[in-house]
Amino acid sequence: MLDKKYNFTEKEKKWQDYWQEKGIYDFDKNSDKKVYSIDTPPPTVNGKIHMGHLSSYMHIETVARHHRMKGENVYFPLGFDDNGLPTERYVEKKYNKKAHDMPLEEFIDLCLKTTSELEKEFHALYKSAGFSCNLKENYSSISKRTQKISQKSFLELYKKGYIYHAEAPALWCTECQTAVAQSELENADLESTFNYIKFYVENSDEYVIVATTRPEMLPACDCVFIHPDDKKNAHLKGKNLVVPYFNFTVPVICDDLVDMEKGSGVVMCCTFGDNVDKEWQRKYNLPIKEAFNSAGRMTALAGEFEGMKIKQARLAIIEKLKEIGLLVKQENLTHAVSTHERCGTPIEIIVKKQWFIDVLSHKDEILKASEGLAWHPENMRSRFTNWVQNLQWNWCISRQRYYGVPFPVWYCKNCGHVHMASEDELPVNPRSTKPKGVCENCGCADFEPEHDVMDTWATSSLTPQISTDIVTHKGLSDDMIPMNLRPNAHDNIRVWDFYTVVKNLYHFGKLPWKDVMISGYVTSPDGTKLSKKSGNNKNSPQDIIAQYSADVTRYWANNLSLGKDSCFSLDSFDAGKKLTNKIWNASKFVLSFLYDYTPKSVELLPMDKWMIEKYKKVFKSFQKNLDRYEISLALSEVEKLFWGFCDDYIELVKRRLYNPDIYGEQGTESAKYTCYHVLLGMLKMFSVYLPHLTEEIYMDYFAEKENMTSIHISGYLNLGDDIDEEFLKRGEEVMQIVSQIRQFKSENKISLKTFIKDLKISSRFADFIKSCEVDLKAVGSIGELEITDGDYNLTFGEFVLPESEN
RNA sequence: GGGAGUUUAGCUCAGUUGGCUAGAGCAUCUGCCUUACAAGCAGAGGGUCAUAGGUUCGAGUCCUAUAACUCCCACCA
Repeated sequence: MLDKKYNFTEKEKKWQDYWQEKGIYDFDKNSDKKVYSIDTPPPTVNGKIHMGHLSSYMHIETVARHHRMKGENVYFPLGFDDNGLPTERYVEKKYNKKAHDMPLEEFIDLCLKTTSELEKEFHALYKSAGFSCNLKENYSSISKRTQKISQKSFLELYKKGYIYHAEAPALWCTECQTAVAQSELENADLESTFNYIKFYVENSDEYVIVATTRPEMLPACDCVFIHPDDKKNAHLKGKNLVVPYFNFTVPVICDDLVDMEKGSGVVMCCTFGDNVDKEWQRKYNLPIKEAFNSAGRMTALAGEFEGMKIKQARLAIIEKLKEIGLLVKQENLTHAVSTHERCGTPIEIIVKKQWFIDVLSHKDEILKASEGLAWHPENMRSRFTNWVQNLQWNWCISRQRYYGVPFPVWYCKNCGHVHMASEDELPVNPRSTKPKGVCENCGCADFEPEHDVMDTWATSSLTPQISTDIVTHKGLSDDMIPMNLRPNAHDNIRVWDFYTVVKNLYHFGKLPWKDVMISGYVTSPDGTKLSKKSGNNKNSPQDIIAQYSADVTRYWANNLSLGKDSCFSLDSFDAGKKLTNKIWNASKFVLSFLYDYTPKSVELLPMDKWMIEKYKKVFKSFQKNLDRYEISLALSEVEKLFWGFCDDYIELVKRRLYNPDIYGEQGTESAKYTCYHVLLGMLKMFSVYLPHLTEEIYMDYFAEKENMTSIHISGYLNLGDDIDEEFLKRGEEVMQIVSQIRQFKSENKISLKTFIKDLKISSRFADFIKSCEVDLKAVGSIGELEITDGDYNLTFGEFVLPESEN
């Protein structure tokens, strides 16, 4: 017997423990059932989870549960991304200490301790949300096992020629003091000043005006560019100009990348002010001059400004130029600047030895291969192709940081030769382990370790391998590739999705997955993005779940459209509360007639068959929609079916259920058969959205009938594939009559149970309606029914008010 | 500048190969204590589907243009 009220706090906890204990969601390694595998996003362990993360996991949940209900062997691993810069920055901030202020080992311990505490919190939240991923064996991106896979990937790609070590311009964050990748950039509109500065022609009184926002780059000036079509300045070509204040000369060169409309139409090239400078340096083989160092402080090249920070030097140099009369004018402007997404510092370009994965020369094959991915929604494909087409930098994977997977690399102290670890040494930390053997090049046994660590994404891009290794134990392998699904939010398309495609193509020549499902962001009611740092996170997942239940939270999440951002609103929580309450009450009511019932086939009454046909129709389209990741559409279908079941069908047949003596055995049995199957079938469909509530009802009654230990592995209920549309139409006509009876009573402001002496019905489906006479009379409280063939029309007779009102 | 999305009821949004009278929840209004549920039920009002053209027997849905908003990318001299 179901309780009078459903206590979600108690029940949800009960079932979460039960599922864990019984291993209901465990992946069966030895099964030969069809596998459905999910490359679950490992959350970055650097703070709190917010409703956006939670909603996106709830989408994955629905998909996983759907495939489980289809009888598939669902592989749904869980991991934590707990290495790299995000973790470092979180730890630095939390303890208000910089990594380089303490011994490396101590810092790493602090990171490990912090992430393990956070992971416990994450774990508890996932459990309280009723997640069906593997909560027992998680992977971590800093574990030894993961490091081994990551290092092996590095060695293999190096052997295959995809990875190279070079002293080349790379994107650099002066705050974090590390190289970064293009995918870690974020645009910011910053206020700046255009400074119009005089460059005198060598040994002449003639000058040209150069506009720059970065006068501190003057000491790194290589040349001045004019456009080939620039008639006004054409005569300068080939002449030398004197760099103001710093007094060295640079040539004037023509290049059509110059924009004559911008600034003064004359531009200085400094190594490296921006991407174009980088291009010009390469094209004209210009000398590389470092005006500032990796810490963002001016070098000796800057003379008296040496040691100043970039911004400080900019102001100082402007003052100096003003003083000596070389600054003609200044203009304020706002321009887009690339900044580091983790700290917001403007990105610089600096030359240092770095490890790179070549992506630029493989753009075409990446694009070609990515055509094989199915994106949900499909329009997200363009973000991926857009990103690949616009790539400008190879993937720099070395970070001058502390907490990450080390490179399995040493350098020979004698000849500088790169010495790679052998596979059997992995995982290895070159900082604490000496290599086996001697230098292949010179025989020297003295090595210097690589101090850099790898980019987090160099490892995270292997989640298909890392996560499946839990069952395959094959490490870097394509055994379970392509996985069925990669789910993530749209911000990760250019990062995690892109890098995973690259790595799997390079290693195996295969795509990592078949489908990609993209969730949107959940924004604050004011439209700003929820994030770990912005602090606009009033509604924590823990609070919401405690207040509304995990099931209702899932209802909310699964009502969001895929790929689309939406404002956080409590509206649909109320709708979810109503729905769960209604499911509880309806089940309680229906089951109260079924406790001694054993399902057996029976000849169905027309309206019972109508209900079954409706179920069949919705079931079919529900399957189709969930197979296509149309999660919210599938939900709204079953929801609509359910409300109709309650308000129309149950109302129609409840008298048959109550009064077998009046309506006969067939009438009652037919209603019981229909109630049993339709309720069971709907609960199974709802189970992918509302796992706790449906489990409670199922386990109370149906589990025994079906001999199952959980609704979630019990399979959907298919009542047949052929749908009798004609029959449905006739049933709808009967419902229209019911609806009109209700309207009549409502308009006359009388109770629905008010007795109506007689009703004349004219319809083209007269015979069918006659066959439903019993139900119509019962639901409408009608005395005599006169049903004739003809155009649709109802004529109401007199009604009798209850005695108390007379 | 390139790309994508959004624009439907007072509010939040569904509406997937074009097809009966454009739907839901919330809100509003009118009723109903109906042998599950008043946290309920029945009913009503409310929409030139952003704008302007076009294709079609038929357009919220397809095409073209315009506008507003959002996102991604580029723009950093």
